[in-house]
Amino acid sequence: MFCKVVFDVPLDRDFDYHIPPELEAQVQPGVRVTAPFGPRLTAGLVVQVTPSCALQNIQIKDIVCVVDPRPVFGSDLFPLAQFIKKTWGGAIGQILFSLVPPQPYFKLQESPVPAPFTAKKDVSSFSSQQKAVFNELASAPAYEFYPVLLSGPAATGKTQLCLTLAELALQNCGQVLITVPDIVAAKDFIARAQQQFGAEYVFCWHSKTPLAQKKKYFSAVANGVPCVVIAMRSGILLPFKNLRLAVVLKEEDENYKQEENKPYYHLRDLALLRGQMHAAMVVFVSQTPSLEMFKLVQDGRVAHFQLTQKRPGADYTPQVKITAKRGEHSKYISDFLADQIRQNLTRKEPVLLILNRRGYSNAYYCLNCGEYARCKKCGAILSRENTPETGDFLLCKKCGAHEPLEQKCPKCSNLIFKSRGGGTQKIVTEVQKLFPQARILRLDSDTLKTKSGQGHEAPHAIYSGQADILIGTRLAASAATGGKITLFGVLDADLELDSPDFRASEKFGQLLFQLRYSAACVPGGRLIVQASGQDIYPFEYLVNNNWEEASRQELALREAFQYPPYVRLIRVTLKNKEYTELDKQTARLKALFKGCALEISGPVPCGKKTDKLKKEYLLFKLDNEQYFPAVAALDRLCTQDKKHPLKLSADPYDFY
DNA sequence: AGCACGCCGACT
DNA sequence: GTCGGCGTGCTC
Repeated sequence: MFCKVVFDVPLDRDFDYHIPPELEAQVQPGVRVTAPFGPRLTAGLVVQVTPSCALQNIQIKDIVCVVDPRPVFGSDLFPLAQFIKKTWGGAIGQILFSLVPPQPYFKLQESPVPAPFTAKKDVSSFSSQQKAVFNELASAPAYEFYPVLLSGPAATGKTQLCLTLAELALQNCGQVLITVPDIVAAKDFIARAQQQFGAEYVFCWHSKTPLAQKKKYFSAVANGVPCVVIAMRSGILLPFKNLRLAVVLKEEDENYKQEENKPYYHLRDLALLRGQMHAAMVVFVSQTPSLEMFKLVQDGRVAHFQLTQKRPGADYTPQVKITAKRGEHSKYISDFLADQIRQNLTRKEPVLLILNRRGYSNAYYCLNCGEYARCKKCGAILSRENTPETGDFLLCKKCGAHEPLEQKCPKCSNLIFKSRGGGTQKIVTEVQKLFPQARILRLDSDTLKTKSGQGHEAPHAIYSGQADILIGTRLAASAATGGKITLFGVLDADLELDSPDFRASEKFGQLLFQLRYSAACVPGGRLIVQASGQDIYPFEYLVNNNWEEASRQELALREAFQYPPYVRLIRVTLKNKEYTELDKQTARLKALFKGCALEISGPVPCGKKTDKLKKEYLLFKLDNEQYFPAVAALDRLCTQDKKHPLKLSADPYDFY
């Protein structure tokens, strides 16, 4: 007997081996084996057993030993891997090894079966609306794929509803997966889950889970032990045997797209796929659902339930106000906002100020009137770049156009432009000047990074009254919800709308609505949004508190300008030492795929200018029919054309 | 990805 | 003379 084996290498193919007669009984698809691969012994995964082998001229080697007595993953292993491959690309071996333990010494263990779980099913604190939705979902037929969007503002009991659904699934000896977008959300949620279910049923799965724990949890999940897995996005790759319920908290969070390490995938698509394969219920939870999710609801592929009735004591109507960006005494704080901050300081109520800067720290703007230098082709804000060869120039990160640094302001013809360094530190200094007596705390990715070890001090400080004003980037918004903050200020609401990221205005809207919802949970809550271009974002929806309407308008724009979810995108990044060579490569690739895409834009230079290898990317815009063949063809180029390495990013979420 | 093989430069 | 740099090529 022979078998086909894949390895954890970026080679998109399998290799044939001979099975020694004494191992024949143990070898089957899905088990790991040890086999000689090149000059060494390596862990491989059997994908197929065949009675004969067609290979000639090659000496076929023997399998050395079989690692697993039975497959480590269920029967959905290969369909799941195939789906990942066809949707986001990647070598099949690497994809499969992201689903099974890569180390051969990581073996399945026996798992103790916990005592049957008895649900408390305590719905006494539920609102009437919550009860109605709960009853509807709880009475859905078991063993039927049922994808659901559960939306509604903060304090409407979405999470509690899901936890009670999880109790039911657990009581029926089912497995539950609850995903959270990041480590902060995980920490908050784990205690809550343990309290709800008892620690013995709760498995926490994330990158920092110790290996011994991982072995235990992985085995238990594969053995079908009833449990509630609290996980970050990778939890969707666990070998569930009897998944009854998957809950995706904060569905719209961009952390759910894996882009750094292979394999690339998006949790949303995989949750739907696994729900389908397990005939399970999948609940996406969000205050501000993504447009992708809205489209699924519109197309009738996901049922939609809304919660609007708020917990008593958290049902206020916040004041929402749009103001100018600068005031009489400050370049960054409007008079109205300054006045509101002053009020909060005297009342000893904390303030959160959000600086909505992202990527455009090097935008170029007119010193006279504040107008930004824009691309003549597509209107996006240009960013100031520098290379040793060309010196300073302006680059459009959206379409890749170059412009000279000498720009005349289109509005006032002033010649003096200045690049804007956007940093929270600058705002901190400014605010400190305005309010010398205030205790100010900075919270951005820099300060978060250093504090990530022992958790987040800043929100804690503000709850315990150690700080009056918290200043941060959008990260601070999620880190500081649920506190006693009564004043929320967004300092520069129009900047981000010109980002090369077509999702920027959606994300920005989500930020604004989430702040609004937080403001609605406290008496006297206010949200003040500073913007210079008040007509750019549909602020009226924010004022009228209608995320659905804002989404509908944004969806219409996506459709009109041909962006996801109406078309699909693939970004292909190429590398070379020389830009001249690089341009030749991109041109060749463009020509090769001409007619296979709706549009191919670029090349756009990217990466750090100090890097030895220069990088450029092309952006493919494709319809649904073009998408899968394009992924397959580009994927093939990735593994075959070693001379010209390229990186494929299908359905990208990060734009630089 | 690993790992070997191989072909040039600057050291004990 | 050899140690070691990393380009190239292969893995059943």
